Amino acid sequence: MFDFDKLDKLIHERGRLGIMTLLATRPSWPFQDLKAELKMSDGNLVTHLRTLHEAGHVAIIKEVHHERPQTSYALTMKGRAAFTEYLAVLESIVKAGRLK
Amino acid sequence: MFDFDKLDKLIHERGRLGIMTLLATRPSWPFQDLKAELKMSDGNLVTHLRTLHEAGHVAIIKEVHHERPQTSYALTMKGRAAFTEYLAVLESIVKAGRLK
DNA sequence: CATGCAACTTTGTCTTGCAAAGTCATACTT
DNA sequence: AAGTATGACTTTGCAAGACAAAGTTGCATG
Repeated sequence: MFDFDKLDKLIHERGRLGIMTLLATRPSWPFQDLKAELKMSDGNLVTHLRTLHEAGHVAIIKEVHHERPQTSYALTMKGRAAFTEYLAVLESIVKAGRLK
Repeated sequence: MFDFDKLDKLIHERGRLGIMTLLATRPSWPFQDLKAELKMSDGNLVTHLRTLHEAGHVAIIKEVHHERPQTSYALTMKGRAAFTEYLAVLESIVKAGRLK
């Protein structure tokens, strides 16, 4: 009836789902902005980002702004595709929950 | 921007999200049907159901059918309310993912 | 009485989230 | 030059939780 297997565990975890959702709304996000938005410890955030990066879902962009290092993150094509597929499952869940 | 805190962890876990979604689609579900649909071990399934029951989200209905015990499960009012709220967050995530 | 099935409990393992503290590099300050 | 601050990251340790497998109980039928 539902393909719960398709609910990619990598994305489904709350913290990473937050990251992926934010990344989907803008071309890229600086580390500090993600941290502020998600209210995670930096260690935790870095770890989740590394996990997503290692899965090929997130690109890491290292720059220097105002004489300070600034690391930003962005969805890769693969990441966007995976997230889109994940959203499709969410959507079917929402629909199922709405009926009746 | 998003209220990821509102993503009730109790419901968000994949197995329990599966249970809640199925329960939302019918008045009640026999244990065996849930097990078949979700492909969980019975121990695992019972545990998740107990967790949801203890949270007041799921009612347990014990009957006897064809001379055999049959336990069914149903959403409580509280469970339905919690699930509805959870779905609202999902919906906002889906929307956010769709734009751009 | 043995077998079978539903439902449940127990046990043990293994993963994983998460925070706190530590590291490192660079850049300001005095 | 020494000290302090900041961004980004790593390490460590713990606690929670998922999950499976096996054991338990109750009932019903051959």
